[in-house]
Amino acid sequence: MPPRRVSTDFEMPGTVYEQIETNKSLKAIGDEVLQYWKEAGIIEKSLNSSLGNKLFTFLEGPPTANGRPHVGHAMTRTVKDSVLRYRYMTGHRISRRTGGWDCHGLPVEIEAEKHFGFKVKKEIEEFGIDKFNEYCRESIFRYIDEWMETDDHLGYWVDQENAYVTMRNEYMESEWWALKTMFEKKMLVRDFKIVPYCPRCETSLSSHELSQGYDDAKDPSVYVKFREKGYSDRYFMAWTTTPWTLPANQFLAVNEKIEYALVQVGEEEYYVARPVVEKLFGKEARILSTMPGSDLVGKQYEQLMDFIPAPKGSLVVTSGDHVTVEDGTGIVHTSPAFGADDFEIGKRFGVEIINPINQSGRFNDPRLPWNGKFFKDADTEILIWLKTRNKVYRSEKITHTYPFCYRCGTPLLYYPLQAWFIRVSTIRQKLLENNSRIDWHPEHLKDGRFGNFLTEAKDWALSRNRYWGTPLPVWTCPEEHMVAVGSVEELKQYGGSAPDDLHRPFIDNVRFPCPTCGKEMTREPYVIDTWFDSGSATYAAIHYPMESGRVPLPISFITEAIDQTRGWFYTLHVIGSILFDTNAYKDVLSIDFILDEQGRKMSKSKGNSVYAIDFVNEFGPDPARLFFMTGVPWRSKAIDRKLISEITRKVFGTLSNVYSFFASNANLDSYRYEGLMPGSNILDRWIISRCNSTVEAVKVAMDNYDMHIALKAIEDLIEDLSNFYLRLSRRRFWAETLDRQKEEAYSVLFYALETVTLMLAPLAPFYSEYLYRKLHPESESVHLEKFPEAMGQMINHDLEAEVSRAEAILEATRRIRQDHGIKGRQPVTEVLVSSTTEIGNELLEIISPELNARTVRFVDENEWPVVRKIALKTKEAAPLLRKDLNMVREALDHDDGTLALQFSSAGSVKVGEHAITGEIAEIFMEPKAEYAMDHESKSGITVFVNLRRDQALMNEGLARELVRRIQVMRKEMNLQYDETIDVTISGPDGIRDQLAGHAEWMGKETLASTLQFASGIEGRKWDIDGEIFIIRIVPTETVK
RNA sequence: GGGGUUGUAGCUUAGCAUGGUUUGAGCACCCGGCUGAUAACCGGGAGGUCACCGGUUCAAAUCCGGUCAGCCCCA
Repeated sequence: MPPRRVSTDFEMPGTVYEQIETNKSLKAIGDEVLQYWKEAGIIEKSLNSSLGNKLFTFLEGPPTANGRPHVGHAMTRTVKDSVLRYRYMTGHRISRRTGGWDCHGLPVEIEAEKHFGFKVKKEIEEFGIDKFNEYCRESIFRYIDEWMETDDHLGYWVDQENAYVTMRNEYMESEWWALKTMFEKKMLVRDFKIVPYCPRCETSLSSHELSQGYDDAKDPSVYVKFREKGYSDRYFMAWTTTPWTLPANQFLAVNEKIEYALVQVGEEEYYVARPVVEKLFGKEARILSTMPGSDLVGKQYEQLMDFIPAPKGSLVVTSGDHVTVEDGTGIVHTSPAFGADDFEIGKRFGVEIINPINQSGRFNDPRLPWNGKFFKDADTEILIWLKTRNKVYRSEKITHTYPFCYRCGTPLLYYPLQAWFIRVSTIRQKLLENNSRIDWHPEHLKDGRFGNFLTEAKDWALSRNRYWGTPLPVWTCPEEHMVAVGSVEELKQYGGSAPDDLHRPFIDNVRFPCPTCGKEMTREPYVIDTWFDSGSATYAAIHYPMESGRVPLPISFITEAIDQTRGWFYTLHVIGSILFDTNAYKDVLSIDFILDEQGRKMSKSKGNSVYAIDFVNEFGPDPARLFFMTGVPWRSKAIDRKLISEITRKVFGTLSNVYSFFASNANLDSYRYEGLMPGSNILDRWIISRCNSTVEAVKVAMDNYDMHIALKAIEDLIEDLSNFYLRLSRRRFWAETLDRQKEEAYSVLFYALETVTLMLAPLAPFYSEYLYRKLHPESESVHLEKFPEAMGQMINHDLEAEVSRAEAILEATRRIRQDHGIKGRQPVTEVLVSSTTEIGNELLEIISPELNARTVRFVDENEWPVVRKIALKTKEAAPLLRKDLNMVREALDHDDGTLALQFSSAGSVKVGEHAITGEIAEIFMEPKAEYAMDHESKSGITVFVNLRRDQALMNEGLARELVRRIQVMRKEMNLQYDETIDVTISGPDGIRDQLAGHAEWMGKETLASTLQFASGIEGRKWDIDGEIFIIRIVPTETVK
């Protein structure tokens, strides 16, 4: 390619388009752009403006800032940011583009307990709830600086100054309104229930908290013998994995519909379900009789462990539908204090309930030998006690899933507590109805995981016996009258005084006379589940109804990680359905986790967590972001360094180079973009079409939150722009003067770059800003610009297909060259192209330098340079022709086409006495001696290359080889584009003659003022196809 | 035990809704080529029982049933 000659004498090149360092790191670009944004106040401008008036509502799922942001947070924040940027650029006014912070809850309290070294709640109360909560309030934002820094460096543009904060009075006051509303709808009720309970945290857990804590546990599996009253050797055989509940046994449960058997084993007799006899006893047992479960109901038995006398009415066999034969014996040991079904039985019998375990999970009855022990730790001793008294038939260890506290890891127990509930189970139908209006991404969550959960929605255990949380705004009097308070104002009206801080312990001191009976009312001593806080963000973030008249529902879009399906997505949905009778959000995208490089889940215990800030700083913000956008977001993906650097190279490296090419040439010509000038050039029309069809595709994908599809489409366009459009258009930019043709080319290249940059802006905001402001120095920011609109009239699908065919021709030709050892630089005489669909001559001319042939032309199939021959299908032909096979084959091989023609038209041909038919033979085409053929099946293109090369062609090839070597040397010497050189070449005999006709062209290509041939010179040695050449170049001495 | 989801080359994956040439790419590897914008690019090679079994069909990676394995959720 010829260097440009630039006349610097009378015209200084313009430098409208700043030249860039193409190897600048993306991290450095990120830092530079971030600094610019801050200095120029771009972020505020974007947050406080809009390009149109279409409303788009958004809500941030609030993280807790007492932990460091990891790479998964970076991904969700990137997705949120890209969506919001895109919506901004497409003319949406974004409502509540703010952050949010979740402040309350057990995790915070646990941190505080650790800090102070507290083990039980009493210590907190002795220390002082006010001081304890003060510590929580301060610790909540421990890592806020790192969150902010991460957001900055990741380019997450949300307004953090106006973020909602769940611990503010205003936020909690809105929740009070909600709770009062629910109370009045009888949706918020107090009840006595068996709840999953963490004895370490001394609080109950809600179903969604519970669901996060299941894990494998190794527990005893014990078959226990309960002696039937009045018999010495007859027992009910019950099974349990919780021996610690046995001192509290009060009933045995059977299922009336199951068949039971009385079996004899050795000297003893046992009742068990008939289906488990073999499993349990093998062949040891003799069945004495069988009976339905209903026959066992009402039988009495002796207390297993008589430390605590069984209350009146206990120790009978009863029935329960929950009893199965899947595990155990079909007879279920029942202690009403420690199980929901058990509790129901106790309630049915109206008996006093034995509960020897206190709220710290320890045995708390001096009559028990293991008094003071933690419940789980007593298992072994209880077992020993039972075994020494012959009360155990068999005992083993099993591994099964057991619930643990999702925060502190303590095994949970089911425990009777008074608690406040939201009666979610009563509105399942409404929840499902509202779910039907939500668009889930991926879709299967809608009726799958989420829908199933709604179908079985449980009552929400809302109250917590804790300190750092939104206080439950219900007051009660000794007469059990209740008042739910819906605001601070209301509290005052009741006669209470509102404290400056609504948290405990201050709110606990607020008392007022009961409006019904006049006795003093005190607050129910609970705080509420912190999931209620975050689930209230739709209205509480705007201090509804105190300050805002209306809650804009549904929210247009939310996204979080997959674990929020049963967390935040669920609580938003439930609260939205109860309070506003609608779905809280319209579109929801659930994102799967990022795994470590080995594909393992990240966890604190494994120590393989990757923190967001480290990740972003290592790769630079835009490569990190595009990595998140690669592949479907709802499938987990492992961190992949190679993939990230590939993205960096392909997207940003390529774009930088295209820009660099544009800028250096445009400046030489003092070109300045003044709008697209669409001309007739076919490649121009093609790339414009590609730009516009890509805009169309990208918008569809972005509107549907398919960022990964949008990114892929943009990547393909960049590829086309660089490796097809620019590669084939380069020479147009090297014309000596700036004519109309060249201006068109510039405008098209600029337009393509601009379009790509705008489309990339929501996804890779730093680099696109960097590049856009190089293209448009007058623009403040790409992020204040409009997203490109597709111009339908510019899209030409036929043309795009035609160019694909042209590419296929190139590929086929290159294949043939390779197969026959002909380099691309070596010209050939002739390339013939046959295509079922037309390819314009214009396009053919454009690719012809790459084809590198004297002539290129289209041919019809009947002009193909082939010999048609008949080939035997050996497998079929051999049995018929037998010993004549070789004779026939030889005859067919020597066919001059006559036989083949006859075969094609008549369907068979006679060779000797054999009829050769389609059964045993077929036509095949063999290129004529000089030609090679390649067929590209997808596009239906066939290419022939004439392989014959005469001396003239060889000479031309040699000239090109030498030019190429000289260009390499120029580059290595870092010569200016317009610097002339003197060239001396030494080579084999006759070289001067061989190159005689090419010297002028060589000189022009390499900007050589002289080209000489000599032998024995000093210079760079080259081996071209086995021949040794020595080339020396020196810059021409300029004459002053 | 129940529900969801995934299984395609060494790795990452497209195609699957609506069945139709020989399952298509990228990375890595090897060989070759092109290149005065390129950190690129192009051609070729090697690498696939489309997890397995069965069914529907003229035809199945695709539809149906079952099995196995991974992951997630629930009990």
